[in-house]
Amino acid sequence: MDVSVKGEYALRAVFDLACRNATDPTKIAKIAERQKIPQKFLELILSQLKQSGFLGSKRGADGGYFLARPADQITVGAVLRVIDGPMRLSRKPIANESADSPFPELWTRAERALSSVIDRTTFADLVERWKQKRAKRVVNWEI
Amino acid sequence: MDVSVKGEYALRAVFDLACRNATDPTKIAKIAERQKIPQKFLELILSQLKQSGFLGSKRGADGGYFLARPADQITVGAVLRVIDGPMRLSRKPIANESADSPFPELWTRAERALSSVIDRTTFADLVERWKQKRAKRVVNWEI
DNA sequence: GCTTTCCCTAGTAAACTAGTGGGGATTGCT
DNA sequence: AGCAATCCCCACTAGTTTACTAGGGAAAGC
Repeated sequence: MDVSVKGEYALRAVFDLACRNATDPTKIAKIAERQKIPQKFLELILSQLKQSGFLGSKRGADGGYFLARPADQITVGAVLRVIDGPMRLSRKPIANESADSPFPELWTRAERALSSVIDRTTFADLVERWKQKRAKRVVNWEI
Repeated sequence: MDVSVKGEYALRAVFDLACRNATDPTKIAKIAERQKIPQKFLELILSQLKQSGFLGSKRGADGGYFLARPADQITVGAVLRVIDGPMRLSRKPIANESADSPFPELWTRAERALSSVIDRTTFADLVERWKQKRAKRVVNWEI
């Protein structure tokens, strides 16, 4: 019940692109190197993120990947869902199974709680928080 | 990232025992039949729940399983954790991997949100809510 | 002593995870 | 036009996990 390695790679990759908000594309190899992700595996993931509309790409020399929309319009939850599948606590009910149990309601409450964090956090938020954290550390050094 | 079938079986089994708050033990076969769980698989699960201190058992004819402590002292989260393993969003960090990333903080926030639902819901709560729901339905019928 | 129950170990088919490999299609540069 | 760099696509696989099943052994009660 934790996020898969693949899911974490996807998040790190999008975060990497969100950090340098450059308009020119970043190469797979560069992302793989910086984030320490097996390159061939990353190819697969980035392709999937493109199919899902999060990323755009350009090929040929000087090609690469880039965010398809601004970082404040991509949430952690959305990325995680396309890579790891819908993350629900309940499992999909088997056909004609009378769900006369107290659990469905509990699951929706739990999912809402989870969603309130991961679907409200965008990559713009992550970048900003990360920068503030770094700034704070520098201040501490200066004292 | 959803709860396993095994986990759901475990919850249903404990709920079954919590419903009839009898002091005398309930047989595996009965629980399996009522909850539609493969009996041999359920045996495994109940044994695990006993090792973890949630259930007690008695053997021989007229044996069976029962709650080891009152239903308001068993939470959904606790049961789920011993069956499905710790449910965290973060994966255990690999050795000497500098975690200079914005994700750990996000994960702790998400886990706290999830925990606030599943670790605060006891089986006594579930039974009570379920009974109220049934009562409400009866009222609707009467109108 | 016999049956009824829980208890314990082991095995297993199917699915999933975390990759790897090999080649093709585009683009930009010279 | 030719060439190299890059993305694109399809298939394959070792290892692990999931959801069970099989077969017996041990204790409690009559």
